[in-house]
This record gives sequence, structure tokens and C-alpha cells, in this order.
Amino acid sequence: MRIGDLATATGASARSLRYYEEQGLLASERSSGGQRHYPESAVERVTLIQSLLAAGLSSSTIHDVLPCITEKAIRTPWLAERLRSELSRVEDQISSLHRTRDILAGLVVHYAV
Amino acid sequence: MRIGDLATATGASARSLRYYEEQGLLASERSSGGQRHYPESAVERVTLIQSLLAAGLSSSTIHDVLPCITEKAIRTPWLAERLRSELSRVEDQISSLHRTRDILAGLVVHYAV
DNA sequence: CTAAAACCTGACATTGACGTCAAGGGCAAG
DNA sequence: CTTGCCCTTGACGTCAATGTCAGGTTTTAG
Repeated sequence: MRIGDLATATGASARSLRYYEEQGLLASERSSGGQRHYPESAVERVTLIQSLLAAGLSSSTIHDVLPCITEKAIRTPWLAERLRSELSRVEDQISSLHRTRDILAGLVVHYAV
Repeated sequence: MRIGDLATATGASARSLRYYEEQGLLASERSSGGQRHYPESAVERVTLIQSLLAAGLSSSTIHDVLPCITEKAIRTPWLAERLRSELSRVEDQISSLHRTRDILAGLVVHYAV
């Protein structure tokens, strides 16, 4: 598929897809004319990238952490530690959001008309 | 308390506190010399602002929604709707983060050394 | 073959919540 | 009164992901 197809399939803009590639998060084959072509699996890859970005991971962190999904060889202790660290960051973020949600919910109850 | 005290009490920088005031999120009295003074209650107010910012609310949204905590008069249907809308945004964000956490947790299990 | 649609690179613009620096004024201790 | 620290406003810088525009090339439909 070409970049426009991938864009509509994932909801990401073509600009974002090129940016992901520039950051080393997403690979592409090039046609003889230089245009990007992606396998079907790229859809899943991009939605994963979107999830991690939405969770507040930076693209450089994702770059450090994402390859382990496809390349099994680089299973280092450092990577495991990095993953655990990001996981706990996300868990902290979730519990913080839970408290904030409770605050908002309290307001909603209080201000229901 | 002065701005430095409030900063150390909340962990926010003095710059951030001035920014909150500029955005209409935080009030202050001024001394004769023009320096800001805050009541004790400002600590709670600032931590609340921090929570809402961390939850992804913009400062302008917080501006729309925060006064209802202190000023009881402005209980409008519009405000209630706005609150509900932000609440559901935060809830969506939480469940999205849950999925992301599960992905990361799966990776951690897989790459534990 | 030709026109339209999609794509390319490169560069500058944007947004939001701040950091940071400059140049000066306020305020308590000695 | 002076020293030193904290404060003031104003302005410009930052960062990350993305928008947007320009000028040119490739691919596709007819």
C-alpha cells in the first residue's frame, strides 16, 4: 500500500507517517520512482505507535523500545529495564488520571442541573 | 505566602504560577510594592490545576471549568455539559491508557531476562 | 499521450506550557 | 543605609508532533 492508503487506514496524516519514518519508527520500501510502499502489517505498527505516543512516550523512547517487537535478538537487560520503567510511568499516569477523574465526577454530580 | 513559598509548597515553578494567573486560573493579592501574596488555600488550588493539566485539559478549558469550585452561582446547564464532556474525555483516555499498559506489560513479560 | 491525482523533499509555521534572561524594584537583617 | 535575596514585567527561546506551502516528480485513469 502507498502512503495515502496507510494514512486513511490508520487515521494518521501522511506527514506523520513520514515523520515516524524519519524517527526510525516505521520502515518503508521505495518504488523505482522513490515512492513509499508499505506491507499490510504497517497498519498495526502505526496504530501501536499512536498508542504509545498517546501514552506520553516520546518518539525517541518508542524508537528504543519498539524494535523488540519485531527483532527478537536485542533482548538485553537494559531494554527490559527500560520497558519496566516506561510501564511504571504509564501506571503512575493511570492512577493520577483516576484521581482526576474522581474530581471531575464529583463536580459533575455537584453541578448536575 | 509569597510566590516562592507557593512554588516550593506545590512543586510548580514561579513562572508557572504567574502563567496560571495570566490565564485566569489563579488569583493573588498584591502588596503595596506589587508583590504577589497568596492565602493557604492557594496550595490546594494549584495542585488541582496541576492535576487537570496532567489530565490533558488545556488551561482555557480549566478556566471555563474551575470557577465552579469556588463560585457557586454559575451553575449553568452549559457548565454541567462541559464538565460531563471533559469527564468522558478523561475516561476515554484512561481506557486507552489501560490498553497501552497491557501492551507494555506484555512486552515486559516477554523480554524479562 | 495527457491530464489529474498522488507523491517527493525541504523548509518554515504552529501550539501550549513553560524556561530563561535582562533590567530593575521591594524588603528584612545587620 | 546597605547588602543580599526575592520579586516584578517583558520578551524571546524551547520542544515535540504536526500543519502547510512550494516546486518538482511519479503514477494512474482515460
